[in-house]
Amino acid sequence: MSIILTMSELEKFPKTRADLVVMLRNAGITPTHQRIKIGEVLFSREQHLSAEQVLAAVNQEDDEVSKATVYNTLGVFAEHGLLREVIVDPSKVFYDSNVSKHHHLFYSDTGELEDIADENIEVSKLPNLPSDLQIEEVDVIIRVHRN
Amino acid sequence: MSIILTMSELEKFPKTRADLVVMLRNAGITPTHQRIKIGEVLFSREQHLSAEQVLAAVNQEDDEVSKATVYNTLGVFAEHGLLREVIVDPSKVFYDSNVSKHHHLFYSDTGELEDIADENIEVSKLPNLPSDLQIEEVDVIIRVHRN
DNA sequence: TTGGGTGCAAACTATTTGCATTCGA
DNA sequence: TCGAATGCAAATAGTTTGCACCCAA
Repeated sequence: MSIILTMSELEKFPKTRADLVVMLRNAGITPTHQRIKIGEVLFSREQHLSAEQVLAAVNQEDDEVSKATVYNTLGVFAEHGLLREVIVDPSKVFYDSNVSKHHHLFYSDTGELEDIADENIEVSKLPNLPSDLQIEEVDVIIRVHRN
Repeated sequence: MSIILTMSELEKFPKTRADLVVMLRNAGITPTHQRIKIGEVLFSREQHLSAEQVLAAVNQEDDEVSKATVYNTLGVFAEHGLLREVIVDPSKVFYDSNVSKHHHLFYSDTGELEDIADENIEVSKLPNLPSDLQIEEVDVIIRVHRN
């Protein structure tokens, strides 16, 4: 019973720049130079990055994208369902390029974040909620530290 | 099956200033004027407050406690087990005066936070984790919005 | 007197805002 | 051309840090 996700999870990531442009257009996002650059970093594989990490990766060669644009673009991607915001670290938001249903393992000593496949967690009982409430998401976060 | 906590949960809260002083001493915290003031706000009942809300409540009459001291004191109380930090809102940390095991309902439209009694949520399956990992906490957060 | 503990002004850092610029129709 | 969308410098807000002060031994 591994907590590692299967390879099939990865198959939705764009393989070429053209794929990425299509992905953005399909999500209703105008594919600008900056957004493509940010998308290339994020959608290369299943990962959790903070805005700061995205900024560093995007400007590795030369300064191409400002800090504000990174923040705004991450927000736009998340609103359109391409990224999932993960709120586990009190000091920053993580953006998860895996948007399928799953949960999280958070190492509170190192700040690392890892996915837990949905089938490895089962929430078998939920409270009855007033009918005017819509459930957006049920997040399970296992907070751990190494001995 | 109500999501409201029972009255017995409330019985641990200090009723007088002297009770509060004892509570702080028992936790190994020197009871200073500022800490007592902050404790009176927090431990009056089961609630979730942000640092900003505590600051406002504490300084309602006149300025008695600085912002930094509120932050630091909340950190000290949490470290000593008198408060629980709740990480659900990307913009701020909530401090929960209910430290018994329970989960949370978060209204993402209004930013309100509500407790869910432990018996109303059941996590029946967890992944096998490497034996060098210690579980600190398993948080379940139900994110909802009103229709 | 002295040293750890305490409180807070100032510094820091993550994030948001307002507006000049750009782009597509 | 023109309105909407975009990108970013500057502002903001939440939090942390470093140091002066205080108090018990």
